[in-house]
Amino acid sequence: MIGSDVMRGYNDLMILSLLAQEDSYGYEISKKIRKKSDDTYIMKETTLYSAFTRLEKTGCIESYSGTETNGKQRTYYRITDAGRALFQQKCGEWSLVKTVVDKFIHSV
Amino acid sequence: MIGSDVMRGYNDLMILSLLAQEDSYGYEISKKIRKKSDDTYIMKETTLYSAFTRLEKTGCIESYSGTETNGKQRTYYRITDAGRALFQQKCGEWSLVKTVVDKFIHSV
DNA sequence: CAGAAGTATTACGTCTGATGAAGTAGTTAT
DNA sequence: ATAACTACTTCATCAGACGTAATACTTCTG
Repeated sequence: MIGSDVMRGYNDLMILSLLAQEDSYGYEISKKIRKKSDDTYIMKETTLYSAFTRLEKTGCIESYSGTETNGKQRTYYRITDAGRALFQQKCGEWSLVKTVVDKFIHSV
Repeated sequence: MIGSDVMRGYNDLMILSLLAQEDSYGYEISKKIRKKSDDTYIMKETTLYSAFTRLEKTGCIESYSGTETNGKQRTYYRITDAGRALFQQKCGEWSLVKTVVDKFIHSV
C-alpha cells in the first residue's frame, strides 16, 4: 500500500500522463490509476477532482461534457499544450528525484 | 532544480537516512542534503526543523545538546529503533512508488 | 577593533493540497 | 423496489511547507 503523502507530488503527473494518451473523465482515471498501480495506490475522489480544478485553472487541461453515460453525466478532460509541457517538465524532475532519493537509500 | 512539492514525501526519509549513519544536527544535515543532491534540492530551514520536531514527537529521533560549537549552540539528533523501522518501511514504499510512477511515464 | 559573514536555531502567520463526511443523481442488475 | 454501481460536488479540517524575521554566538577581514 502506498500512502498518499509520498504520492502527493505525482498526482498531477499521473493524471496528465493518462490524458496524454486519450481524453478521459474522473471515474475512469481513478480506475486506471488503481489498476496501473496494481491496487497499491488509490487516489481519493476529492483529491482527483480537486486536481482537475487546479489543472484546469492553470490551463493544463480543458473540460467538456460527454454525451454517453452510465449514470450521472460525465465531464471529460483533454490535455492542452501547456499540460503536455508541464508533463514533460515533471518527467525530467522525476528522474532527478529518483537519482537523489536513491542516493540516500543505497548509501546505508 | 527539484521543487519541494515532489520531495515533500521524502524529507523524513532523507533525514533518517543521514542520522542512521551518524548523529548530526540541523545545519549539518541541511548541508549534506544539498551536497548529496548536487545542489538540486535545498531543504528550507523551517522545513527541516519542523521535521525534527515531528520526528522527535513520534519517537523516531532523540535530541541532545552538543558541546563543541562554531556559533550558536547545536542540538544533535540520534535515530531510535522506531526511527530505523520507519526508515526501512519508507524504503520499501519508495521502491513501490518508483515502480508505479515509472509506469505512468514509460507508457507515453 | 569594528563590521561582515558564517554557524545554528526558533517563532509566527500563511498557503496549498489531501482528507473525511456527506450528499446528489442517474443507470443497471436482482 | 432496492441495492449496487457509475459519476461528480460541496464543505470544513488538517498537516506540512513556506516566507519573513529575529536571536545568538564565532570567525574572518580590513
